[in-house]
Amino acid sequence: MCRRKVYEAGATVAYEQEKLKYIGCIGKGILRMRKSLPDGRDHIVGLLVRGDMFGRVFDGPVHFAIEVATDAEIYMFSRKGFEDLLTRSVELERMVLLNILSELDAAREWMLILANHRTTERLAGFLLVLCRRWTNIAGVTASSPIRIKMPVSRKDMAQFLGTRPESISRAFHALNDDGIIKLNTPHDIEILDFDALIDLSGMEELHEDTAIDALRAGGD
Amino acid sequence: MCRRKVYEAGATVAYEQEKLKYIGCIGKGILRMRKSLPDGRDHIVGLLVRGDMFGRVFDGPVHFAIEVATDAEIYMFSRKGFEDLLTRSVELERMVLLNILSELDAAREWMLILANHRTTERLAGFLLVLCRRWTNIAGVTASSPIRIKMPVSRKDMAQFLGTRPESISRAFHALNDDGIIKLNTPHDIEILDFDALIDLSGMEELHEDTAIDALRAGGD
DNA sequence: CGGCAAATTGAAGTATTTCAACGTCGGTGG
DNA sequence: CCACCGACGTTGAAATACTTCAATTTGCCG
Repeated sequence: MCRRKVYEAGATVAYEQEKLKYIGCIGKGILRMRKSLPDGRDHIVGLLVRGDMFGRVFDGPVHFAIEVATDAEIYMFSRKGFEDLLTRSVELERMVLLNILSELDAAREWMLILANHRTTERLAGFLLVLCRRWTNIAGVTASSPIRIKMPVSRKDMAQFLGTRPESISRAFHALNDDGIIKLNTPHDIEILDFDALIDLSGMEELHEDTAIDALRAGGD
Repeated sequence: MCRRKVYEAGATVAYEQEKLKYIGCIGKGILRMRKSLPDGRDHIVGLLVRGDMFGRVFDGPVHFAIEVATDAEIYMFSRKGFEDLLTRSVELERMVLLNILSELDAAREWMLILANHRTTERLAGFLLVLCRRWTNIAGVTASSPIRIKMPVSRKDMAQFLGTRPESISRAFHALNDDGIIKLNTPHDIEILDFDALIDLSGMEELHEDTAIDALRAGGD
C-alpha cells in the first residue's frame, strides 16, 4: 500500500487540477507548489519539506502543481487505502486533522509576511520561517552562526514573495550590507542578527520563540 | 452545551494567544481576525462570516484576536463538550476536517491574491472572494447588477491587503473610472465587469466558476 | 575551457507611501 | 434644531520603493 519513489530536481509530481490517486508524504528533499496562470504569470504558493503531505484526503483534486525543487524521496499511499485506514483509526484521523491545522497556521503566517510592504521585510520573514520550521531539514544547519543552504532560486523566491528576482537580489544585498546576514554565495547564507530580522518582518512574537532561541544560542 | 451570544460592532470576542474554553460558530454578522504588533502596526488576517468557526479543536490557543466588524450573533460550544462530541461521531469529525481543508484552500487563495504586485490587482481579488464565497451573507446582494455592502473600513482593507487606506481609495476610484465597478458611496459598490476583475486579479480559473457565473447572469 | 543559466548591477520609468489638507457623514450637546 | 466635533474617506504633491529593461558578472556543468 505504500511505495517509495525518488524524483530528480525539476520533475513534476502532480499537475494542476489533477485528481491524484494517491497521497504523498515527503521523506527527503524540497517540493514547490506552483500555480500557473494562462497569461504567463505564475506563483509559488508554498514549499513542502520532510513530513509534509499533499493530495487531498476525502476531497477533490489538488489545486496546484507539485514540482521537485531538490532531489526528493516521496512515499506514496494509495488514496483509497489511506482513506480506509483513516476511517478505521480515530487516532490517525486526528493526527491528520492536527497536521492540516498546522498547515493552516503556516498559511496564515505566510499571509502576514506577504502583507508587509517592503521586499526586505518579506524576505526577512521568509528567512525566519526557513530557520524556525526547517532546521536540519531544508538546508538549515544549526551551526554557529546559523547557515542556510537556500533550496530555491531567486526567481522562485520572487514569485513566492510577490516581487521580481532583481528586487530579491537587492534585498539580500541590503541585509548583507546592514550586517544582518552574510552572503557567502547566492545560496550559502549566514544569519548574523535574528532580532533585526524579526523587527523587519514584524513577527515580534518570535523574540520569545524557543526554536529561534535555540538557534540564537548557537549563532551569537 | 450551546449558548447564543450577541455582540455589537467593535467588541472583541477573543484576544491574541488566549486559550479559549469554547468553540465559536458565527450565526450572523462579520468578524475580523487581527494580529497586533507591539510597534503599532497590525494586520487583518481574515474575515469570518456565517458558518465559519474559530477556537482551535484539539489544539492550542488562537493566534489572533477576534473582533466584531458588524453586529454579530455567535454560537458558543464548550470546547470540552465539542471535542467529546467529535470523538464519538466519526462523521462530525470528518466534517470538521473538511471544513478546515476548505479554510486552508481559502488561505492559499489569499496568498495568491496578496502576491499580486499592484494594489488594484489585490483589490480585484478581494472583491471577487467577497462575491464568490459570501453571496447573500456578507452584504453581497445577488441583484442585477451585483451590489456589495462593504462590511469593513478602508483601513481594515488596507491592513489586510498589505497597503495604506489612501492606496485602497485610489484603487477603488481607478476601478470606478475604468467602468469595472461603480462606487455609489464608499461602502455601496456595484460590480459591472467580472471578467475585468478576474483578469486583474490573475484568478483565471474563475472565468469558468459556477458561483461567479450565477452572479454574472444576474449582473450583465 | 566554453557555454548557459542564474545572479547581480545600473538607470530610467512607474507605482506606492507619506504627509498634509479638505470634504462628508453621523452623533452630541447646547 | 443646529453647530460642532471626530472618524472616515478622498485628493494632491513630494519622497521613496519597486519594476522594467539592458548589460555584465558569476557559478555551474559538461
